[in-house]
Amino acid sequence: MIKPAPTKHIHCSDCPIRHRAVCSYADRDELDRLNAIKYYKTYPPGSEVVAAGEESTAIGSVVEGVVSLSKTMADGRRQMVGLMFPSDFIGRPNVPVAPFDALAVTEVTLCLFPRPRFERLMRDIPALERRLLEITLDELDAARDWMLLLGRKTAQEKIASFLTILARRAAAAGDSGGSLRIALPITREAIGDYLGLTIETVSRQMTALRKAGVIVLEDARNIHIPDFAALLEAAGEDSDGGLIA
Amino acid sequence: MIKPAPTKHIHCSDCPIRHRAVCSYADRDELDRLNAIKYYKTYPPGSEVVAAGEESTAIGSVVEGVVSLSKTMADGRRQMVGLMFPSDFIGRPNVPVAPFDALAVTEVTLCLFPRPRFERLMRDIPALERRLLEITLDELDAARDWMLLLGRKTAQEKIASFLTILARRAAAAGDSGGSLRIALPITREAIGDYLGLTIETVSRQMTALRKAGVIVLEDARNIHIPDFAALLEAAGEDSDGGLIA
DNA sequence: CGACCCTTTGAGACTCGTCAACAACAGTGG
DNA sequence: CCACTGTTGTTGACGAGTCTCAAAGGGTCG
Repeated sequence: MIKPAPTKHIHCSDCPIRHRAVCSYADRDELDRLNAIKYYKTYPPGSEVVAAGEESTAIGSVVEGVVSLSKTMADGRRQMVGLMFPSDFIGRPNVPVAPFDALAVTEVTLCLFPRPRFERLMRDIPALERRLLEITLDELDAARDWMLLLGRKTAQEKIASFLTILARRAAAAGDSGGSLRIALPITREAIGDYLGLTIETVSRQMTALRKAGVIVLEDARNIHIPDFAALLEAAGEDSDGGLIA
Repeated sequence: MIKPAPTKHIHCSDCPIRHRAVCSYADRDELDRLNAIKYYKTYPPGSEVVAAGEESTAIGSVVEGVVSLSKTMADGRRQMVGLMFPSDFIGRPNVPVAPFDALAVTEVTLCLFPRPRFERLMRDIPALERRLLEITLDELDAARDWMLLLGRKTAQEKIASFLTILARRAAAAGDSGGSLRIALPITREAIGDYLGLTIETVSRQMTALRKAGVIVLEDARNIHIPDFAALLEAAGEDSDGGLIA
């Protein structure tokens, strides 16, 4: 199901994330300057993109696939702190060391820029800085929703909320109607790390939602949602916002 | 203990947060332009700074005091999603509606800018955008640490982690030495909302830490820390980072 | 002094994590 | 073709940790 990675010779103007990524406010000239220093790189599923505490020499955007960011405690407890989809930006300008691990969840293609060159371009091109600020603020908003989930929601609400996020994403990507099919991009373990739960609890609450009729499991990785409103209800969220809110 | 609020006629160049806030990269001319549109406003403890879902007409920095940002679910469960100290920035440019409540925890002084004017200045002054990006990235990093805390730490580790944050802040503010005194800026209820705990659990774990000798309660709002390393240990954090890490 | 708020402490219930066994499936090699 | 092995997901039994409900202590302010 994973499409072949784009070659490294696509010009930025033909890039699938051209109008959403950090470059989206750049004009034609600026885009050419970015194009001159960018390169694509692909990672197989499960491989490490950045390791916590190590210097990374390049930063850039997710073009295809999903990347997880997670923190690990000394005794092995892990918490995912970010889940990056296409057009999200990985790496922090002017700070070469990341405080978390970044792992390729699926096969991943990144559009990378050598760090020092990108930092210099950022100084020259306010459009870059402006868009990166927006992206970062969006991420901060998402992180705050996530904090509510981690701190106050029950295991079942966590699962339902997680499915809601995926359903919205799937809906935005073209699927539609009150009835949806979701392909889970990640394993039960990763879902547990995302939600602050163990794999057993994830599994149990999925079957609980199944028995309640909120979801239908076609197999372990594919889920059918007959009634999105019921899922929202189970997530403990205000039901006013529709599928695309 | 709360100092009198500064008058609204202080010039930016004399502002206590001049070199840390969103304005800190502004040169003399730019600072004058900011100074021309800024105004100070003070809020009594417990008062509302911004309500979730309402349009706010001004955005700006915390000058003195502490502001909490929190989200509330339909059934009343609450989770704090941000705790803003002096030089932190409240409000999002180009997005007039906040997705959370902002409350004054102590008496608070804000340095506010009318939203449309500030947005126009941001376009003109890249130094503003640059600094706001840094501030936002710092907040995102803090939010991610917080997510690890909420998702994976035990109640006792949560309390200890919370105290280390305050201790670091106190140390940075001038106190020093291996032994520290912390004044808790917030009630047990607010601590519970911060950490995803009930007030009872907060209280119990505080006494547990006291009995373990990690902290000494002078009274309910003032805590003495004889050994910072022991506190870090209790927080489940790597002990390499010193008091100011 | 009384009223109120915040905090502490106790007892019991419930959620979720831990440990363990098992099923389904893919890949490997005989 | 069939064990053999490793990986992933499901289910069960049990216990620890945290929440809920309840009551009592200590401060502050009228």
